[in-house]
Amino acid sequence: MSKVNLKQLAKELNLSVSTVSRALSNSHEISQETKEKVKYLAEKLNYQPNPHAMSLRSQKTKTIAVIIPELSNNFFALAIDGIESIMQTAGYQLLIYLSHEDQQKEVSIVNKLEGRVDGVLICMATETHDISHLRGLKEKKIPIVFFDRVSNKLNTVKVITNDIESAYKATEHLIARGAQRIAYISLSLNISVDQKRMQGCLKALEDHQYTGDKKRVLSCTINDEENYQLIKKMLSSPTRPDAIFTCVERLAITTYTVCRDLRLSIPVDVKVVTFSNMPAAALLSPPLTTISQPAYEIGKAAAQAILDALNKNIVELDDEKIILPSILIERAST
Amino acid sequence: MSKVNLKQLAKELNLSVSTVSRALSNSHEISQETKEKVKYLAEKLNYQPNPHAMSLRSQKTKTIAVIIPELSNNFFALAIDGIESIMQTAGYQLLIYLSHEDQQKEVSIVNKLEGRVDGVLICMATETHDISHLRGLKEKKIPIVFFDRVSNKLNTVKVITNDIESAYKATEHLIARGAQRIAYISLSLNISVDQKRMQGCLKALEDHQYTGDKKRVLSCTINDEENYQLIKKMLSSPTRPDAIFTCVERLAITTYTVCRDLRLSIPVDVKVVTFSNMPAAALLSPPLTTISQPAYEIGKAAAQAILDALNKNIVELDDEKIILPSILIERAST
DNA sequence: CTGTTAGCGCTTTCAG
DNA sequence: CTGAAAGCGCTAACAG
Repeated sequence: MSKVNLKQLAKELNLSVSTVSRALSNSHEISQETKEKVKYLAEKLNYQPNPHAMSLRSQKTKTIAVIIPELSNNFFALAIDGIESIMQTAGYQLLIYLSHEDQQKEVSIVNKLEGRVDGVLICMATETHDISHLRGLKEKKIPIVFFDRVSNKLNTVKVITNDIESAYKATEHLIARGAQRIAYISLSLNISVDQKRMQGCLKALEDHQYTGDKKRVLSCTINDEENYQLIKKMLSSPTRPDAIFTCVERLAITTYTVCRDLRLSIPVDVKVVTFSNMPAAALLSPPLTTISQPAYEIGKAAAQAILDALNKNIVELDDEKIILPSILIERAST
Repeated sequence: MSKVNLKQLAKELNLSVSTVSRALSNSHEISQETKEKVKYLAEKLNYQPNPHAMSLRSQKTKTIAVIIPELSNNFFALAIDGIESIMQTAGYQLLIYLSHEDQQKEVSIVNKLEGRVDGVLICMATETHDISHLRGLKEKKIPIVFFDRVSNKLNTVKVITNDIESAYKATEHLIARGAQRIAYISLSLNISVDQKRMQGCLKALEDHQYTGDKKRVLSCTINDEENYQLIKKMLSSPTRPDAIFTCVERLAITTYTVCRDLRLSIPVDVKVVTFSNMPAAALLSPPLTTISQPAYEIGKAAAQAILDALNKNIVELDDEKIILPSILIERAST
């Protein structure tokens, strides 16, 4: 059973190709009778329109690109779940690209997108400074929506969480638990969310008169091994912090590992709080207080935004921030 | 800067479209000089061939479909990472589809694939019994490779792990730890991996004379709430098992939750072992002994298999099993 | 209401 | 070595 196309349907029905095409797209200038005959046969022969021919003709691909730094992080997995739930309903395909936190890769991915997708959802790579590749997309009239990690250099829809506030609250949580010296561990201050989280954290510290060595920032990288050493060094010092706020889950896990290796107990010696969407966070030893982002909803919101743009045929999206709240989940230690 | 195509290049160079096309595809019947001129201009104008036109013409899409049940499970995230690493290099795009463990959805996804992709990588949904949709793909000459969850009803390449052996060893691990009554918790015996894991577990029990109420099987579903009740009921009984082998991570987490709610301690009252690829498993309270699958390598192997088929233009893949070993990770309880 | 025709951007015979 | 022309499957302008 080779692929059935319009021509074959037309021959079978003694109609022209265009009539069949119109009948299937429910054109009002086709008789009810013909429509039914055509649709019946199409159904019977399991006719599936050739997506490439359609794209070539209509310049619409019914495909969306999703560009993320990595996949083995529950935040992104959940976000894609959310995106998929919207796109599946709308009949769009999802092309997934991983930048592996590499600007070079991100650029080459983006440059191959034209003609392939109708819109782009992106969470920028840590490394990305220059955004001219994204500007290029806008010039090519491909709508683009940022989520989580955004750039203010480009005016478009951005779906984010209330990171400053959440970080502020989480820091107050550490203070309330009696922390004396608090350290914020950053992944890369090139990331918008990292900046905001740090901002919220430091603001809380200042408001509570945590200054000097009561307030500290450790800059980590995307290299886990290096981070381990950095954190170990900090926690080996006699004036080590007794509370740590990590920007991302991965750094929290590294921190846990360091504490275990140094035989420091959590949360007695060190209190830890982090942004995280790990499914098993509740089972951690001891339970980790987390700021949980609504990843699924973020994905849905971003998908909906791009869909709206496509439906209304708006190529140039307004600069708009959709802010969804994160939730602080405190877990009593056993 | 609107999209530049062959026609424009040809005009600019005073050549015909076909010459330009041939020059770019390095045809041997084009002079070196012309080739260079063409390539230079193409580079300069950042010419990107229209993928849909190419697909329409050549019937090759340079795109692979990946169909998985869900994404928020580290196994699949890692597998896709592996697939992507191979496909990125080979210049293939990845179309991701989620079946949400629903046969209906899987079928409708598969039916829309013809003409859209060159090959399919699939991990079947729990629910899927009937595989005629996959047979259909084979008839349409689209190569298909199974990974993790496979069907023996279709002859093709299958990338799996040594589940029977791993489960056997993990069960012996429980026995060595002094377990008296061991229960295997299954997700769905319709899944190939579940069957094998159970088989390995039960074989070990038999070999060690665990019979009668020393050996038990609990059948769970994809509904977490329901599973919670089923496990709770089992663990509330006076003759409750003191060791549990769960088929998948999610059931292990549910088991942990039940134990916490019933105030049973792990691993004193109940020993737990599971297949899992959770990144933070080492930090669980208490540490969980896991059988870790080489998810990334599975993805790579599956991707490589489909790529080989496409390169050699083999449409009908031989029935072949690629078996990668899982690793039992024992963790001392603190 | 239906058919004819052109063309989306590309590759690939077939002719020079 | 290069060009002209056909056609992949589809939609849409134009013509009846």
